[in-house]
Amino acid sequence: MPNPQQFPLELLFRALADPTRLRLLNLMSQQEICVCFFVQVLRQSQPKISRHLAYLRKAGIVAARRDGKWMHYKLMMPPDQHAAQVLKTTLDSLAHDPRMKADRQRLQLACCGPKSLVNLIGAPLPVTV
Amino acid sequence: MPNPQQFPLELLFRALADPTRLRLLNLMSQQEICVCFFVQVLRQSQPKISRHLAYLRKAGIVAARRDGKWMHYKLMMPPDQHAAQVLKTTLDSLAHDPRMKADRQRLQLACCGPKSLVNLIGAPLPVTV
DNA sequence: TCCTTATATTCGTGCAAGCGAATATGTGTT
DNA sequence: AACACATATTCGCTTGCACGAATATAAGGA
Repeated sequence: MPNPQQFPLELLFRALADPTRLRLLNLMSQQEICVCFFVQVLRQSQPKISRHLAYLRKAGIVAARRDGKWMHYKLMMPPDQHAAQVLKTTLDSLAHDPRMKADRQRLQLACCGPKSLVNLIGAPLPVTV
Repeated sequence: MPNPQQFPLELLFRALADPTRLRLLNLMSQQEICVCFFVQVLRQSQPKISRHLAYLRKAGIVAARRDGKWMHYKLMMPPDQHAAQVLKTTLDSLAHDPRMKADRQRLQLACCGPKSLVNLIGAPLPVTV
């Protein structure tokens, strides 16, 4: 039995059935990211971002790490083989979506552009996984 | 552009985020099936079954066909490559789920057992796709 | 036409979840 | 200790949706 079925697909689907959460996952697809970047890139209120991140955390597909004042979130592949496959396919689909591409580009500006949070307030850079 | 992105993944996920709909899809995974079998196998009320089938139909992942009094439903793979992949992975996962296996077994009894609907009321047999 | 059967839809209710606004928590700084 | 900042949580409201019950539609047969 190499495939722990502890992960009911239905829960994964509920976690993925929201546009804001898909945008968050897209930004995390390659990197562990600080909450402040999510807020800046998606241009949504901080409580809204935080609630959706909590939802993803409870669903078991992202992990949070505190670093001083900052919280970092990163993708966490579910141990269940099929759930992981669904998540991978989803990320692959997002990778081709124009809106998602734009988000990733805005992330680049937010971290590394001249007016980036990194330069303005010393926010922690995303770390490629 | 070989991959029409007309299929927003978010809608697919909403369609998959319900246990009854997953059970319906599981029964359709190999066959086109008459509504009366869904009702008998899942032991849920007929309006409930019908509503969920309508939901799946509107989501574009099943197709309905009328045959006299009977309505048949079958899976319809979305044209979008990633959506289709998600659906395939889901069905593959269901194929290994014990509860879903039990449903498929009950379907066999419902079609082909001695007290089957086929013998009792002449319900139309599922047709393997 | 009337009746039966198979399926679909509507209605009213309860619940999960999304949202903005406000507030709370946790951490670093002075 | 007092404050500032990053993030999380709570509150009140609204919306989507799942459900049972009742009803409507559609097709076939008497």
